[in-house]
Parts: sequence; structure tokens; C-alpha cells
Amino acid sequence: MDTKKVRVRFAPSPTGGLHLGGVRTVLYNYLFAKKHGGEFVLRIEDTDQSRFVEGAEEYIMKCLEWCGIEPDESPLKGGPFAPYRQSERKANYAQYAQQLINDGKAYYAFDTPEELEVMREKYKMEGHSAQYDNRTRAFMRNSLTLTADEVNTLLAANTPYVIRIKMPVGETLLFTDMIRGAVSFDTSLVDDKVLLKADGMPTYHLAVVVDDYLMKITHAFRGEEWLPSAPVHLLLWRYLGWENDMPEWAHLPLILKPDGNGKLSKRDGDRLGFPVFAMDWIDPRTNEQTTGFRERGFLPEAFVNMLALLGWNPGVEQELFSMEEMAALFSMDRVHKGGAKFDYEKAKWFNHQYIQKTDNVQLAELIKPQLADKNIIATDQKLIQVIALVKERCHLLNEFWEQSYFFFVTPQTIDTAAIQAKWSDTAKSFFQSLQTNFIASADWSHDNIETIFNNTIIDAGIKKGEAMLPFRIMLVGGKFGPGVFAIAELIGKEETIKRLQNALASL
RNA sequence: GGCGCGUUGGUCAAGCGGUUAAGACGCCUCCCUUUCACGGAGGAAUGACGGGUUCGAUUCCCGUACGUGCUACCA
Repeated sequence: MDTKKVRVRFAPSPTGGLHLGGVRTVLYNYLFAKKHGGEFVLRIEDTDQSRFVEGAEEYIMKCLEWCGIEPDESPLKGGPFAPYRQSERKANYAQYAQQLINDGKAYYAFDTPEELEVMREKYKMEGHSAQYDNRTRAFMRNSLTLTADEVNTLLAANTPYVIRIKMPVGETLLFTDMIRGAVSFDTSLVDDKVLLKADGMPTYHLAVVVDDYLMKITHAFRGEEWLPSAPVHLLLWRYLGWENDMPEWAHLPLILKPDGNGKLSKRDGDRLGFPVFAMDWIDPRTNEQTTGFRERGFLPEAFVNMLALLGWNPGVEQELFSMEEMAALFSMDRVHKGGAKFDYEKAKWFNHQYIQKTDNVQLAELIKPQLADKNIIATDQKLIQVIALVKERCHLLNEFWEQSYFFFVTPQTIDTAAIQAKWSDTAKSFFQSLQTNFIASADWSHDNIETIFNNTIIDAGIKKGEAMLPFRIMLVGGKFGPGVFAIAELIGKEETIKRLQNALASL
């Protein structure tokens, strides 16, 4: 067992945007695989054709790529266990379901959806559990209650049927979860899950076991919401005779909404104003667009770092990690048992840290499209200089424009009220002289601009404190932005003088 | 309702029988910066409850409460 090569898998169902929790599940899979020199496979669980969504699979792969997670095997890349889409593996499953029937571990059920509905209603009214379980199955239409002849007749007539697992009565099932330790279930309380659907497709329960076996998966990580169905999977491994090859399980804690409790949903993001999906997702059926972390201005390294630490503690003080560092440190027993509330403020803090770490030239490449959208033409050199000046005040890449637009366009409005508060005839004559002195200057460098400014102050007999703020507002429009002389230098002599003139005219 | 899982500051969390109960985000105060931000220094703030076990429980056990997940021919 321990000598086997580690193989893990992420098995999403292609039904829509890739949720934070999904990304974290992939991430933990990936980190675990890297840590142990193993393989990470991407398997698409598309056994429910009614929920198939066009483009979702490609979208998921793009999200992984953006996050810097490359599967060793996938539908796109192929691999020794291809195909990696369950819909293309359909032929595999029926034989195992049949084997279970032959062994008396499963049975045919001919109940129609309507009959099931009636059963559930009835038991609900009586206050019993409305499950198709070891008690109720005795009253339903299945190969346990029908004679062999009746079953054969129904089968021969192509009557739609499903295959259900026959849960034993009164057995205690125990397994060790890598995160939670010992977990146990009473089989009497678990229902007879459908294994093979009427359309011949397996349900998740059968497919996950068969494919994990066939693909030699050694460790299976999934969300906590799967814990209640673990006994079914456990029994399937046993009944199919593969128990010795069963992977180790880890059920990951949920990511919760920031306010109140409960699983974080896309709705919560919309409501509270933050993304929940990794990348923008446009639902092809409704054309509804949902913003992703990428489009919101997150760096993938920051996104991944933040997510990794939401539920996992590396055991060191350090908080900023590259993927390699995380892989080296990763271990399942340092994953928390309890769910973690998502904190968007902390997410932004991570992104801020990564923006500071990222080279200005690289940032320029990421920011160029934003400028292009606004029809701004700027040289790389200027862009890079601006980035150097404003990056420390950006938590998101998308904040770049609001922090720096005054470098590229003349502000349309300026906060004249704030200037007026300090305005006087002395101030006015100061700015008039300042203009004259700027026009006469030959050296438009940061230091020289400041020298001219200082000298003019002395000549005008004004306090520097009274002049600095109005000067800033005239250049950028308000009380914000980096050092004012650096701004003047970058926008240039002509533009600086122009802005002074405009401002003076409007006062 | 049944079953599973969980519970350390507002949030992420360390701890693994004896600690002044780390650290980070956020918040507050001050400093720096003649703007804002960054940065720096401080500060407030934490083991759900009740029983055990023990010389000693945040830590181990059992209850209770609360939360949450599941209870589909969805994953």
C-alpha cells in the first residue's frame, strides 16, 4: 500500500462556474501529489447528461491553468487510463453493477418516479424516514419482492429499471479519514442508493468507485458533503472485491459564507460584492455572467495562496508561499476539521502583498489591457514608472486606473472647495509666480521642480503647508495620489502648467 | 425527523495535560508622510455549556446546546 505511487484526482462535474471550494479541493489534491512525487489526474464526471453545460469542461481546465495547476492526465492531455470523461466510459460500469446483482449485493428496481414519490409522501406523513432502505424496499417493485419469473418478464419487455445497492442490516462500518480520524456508520440507516440509472449511466456512487479503482487512485479527497455517502462507497469497494486497493479518504471542510453560517454560494458573492468563481463564467443557457477572481483583478499566485491557507495551516509563521513551498510543506493532518468562513478583506490583503512582490514590468503587461479599454496610449516606460508610484495602494489590479488616471488624462473635475478653504490673494499670486517660474525652467526633474516650488514659496511669503495641498489638487483633482513632485515630473512640464492654468481659471 | 460532521478573539488560526492562550486579517490609538496609501510602534478582543478523568484541563472521555452537511435515477 505504502509503496504504491501516489495518484489523486479532481473529479468535477461540468455544470457551471468553478467555485472557490472546488479550486481549493483541486489545490489540496495537487499539493498532496507534488509533495509525494505522485500524479494528479483530472477526471470529468459527466454522468448526468441532463445537467451538461456547454463549455463548462473547457472553462474548468482554463481555471486550473490560470491557477498554475497542470494535471498529469486529463481529457485534453490523455494518459494511460483514458478516456477521462465518464460519459465516454459508460460501457465500463454496467458489468460491475451486474456483478453485484449476481452476488446478491444489489438488485433491480422497477419503481417509476411517480411510485417513488408516493412512497416518500406516505412515509413522510407517517413520520418515518422517506428513504428507499432496508425496510421500505420490501414494499416496492424490485427483484427482491418480485419472483424470478416476474423479473425476467419485466426485463424481457424492456421495462425501465435501476440497479440499487442492497445495504446490509445492522452492520457498523468504520473507516479512517485522514482529517477526521475514525468515522463510523450504521448500515441500517443508509438507504439503497441507485448505482445504475435507467439510462444505463452510473450514478456518482458507482462511477467514483469503479473509476478510482481502474485509475489506481491512492488518495481520494472531496468535500465534507460527501461524508454521508462514504458507507455506500466503502461497501462497494468491498463487494467488488477491491477493498485492499481502496484509497485513503479525506473529507475537506466546507468554505462558509462570511456572514451567518452555511456553505458559501455564488449568491452570497453577488449579495456581498465579491467573486466566488475562479474566472468569469457566462452561463450559455441564460447568458448570465458571473465575475471571477481573475477578472476582479486577482493575481493567481495570491488567489491560490489565500485559498490554501483557508483550512490548512502549514505550521510556520510564514504566510506567503509559492506553489513549490506549499507543496513541500503540505500535509493532510494539518487541515482543519471545521469549515472556514471566507474573508474577502484577507483575500485582498494577500493580493496586495503579491502586487508588491510582482515586478513592475510584469504588472505592466497585466495592466495594459485596462488602458487599451480606455483608449489610452502610453509608452511602456511611462506605464512602468506609474506602476512604481501607485502599486502600493492597489489591492486589486483593477484598482490601478482609479489610482493613476491623472497620469494619463487631465482630471475633468477638481475639488475646488478644498482649495478654497486655504485660498487667499497671497496664494493666488504664489501660483501665478509658480507658473511663470515653471515656464522659465529648463530642468524638469523631480528635485528641480521642488526647488522651484520652494523658492517661489519664499518669494511669495506663503507657508509651504498652505501651498502643497492646493498644488496637489490642481494636478490630480483631489486629496490623493503619490508624491506631488513625482506626479508633476511624470506628467511633464507642459501638462503641469496647463493644469495650473485651468485650475486658476476656475477659482 | 433521522444520520454524519464540527465548535479557540469579528475572521483565518497556533497549541497537542502545567503557556502571560502565538501569529495574521480587520478594528482603534500614536508615529512617519505638508494628501491618501504604504510602513513602524502600541491597544482592545478568544477555548459554547455541564459533568467526569487528573495534583492540574483549551488540550482526554461522556452528555447537552448550537451550527452545518446529507437524506434524488445531482454531483
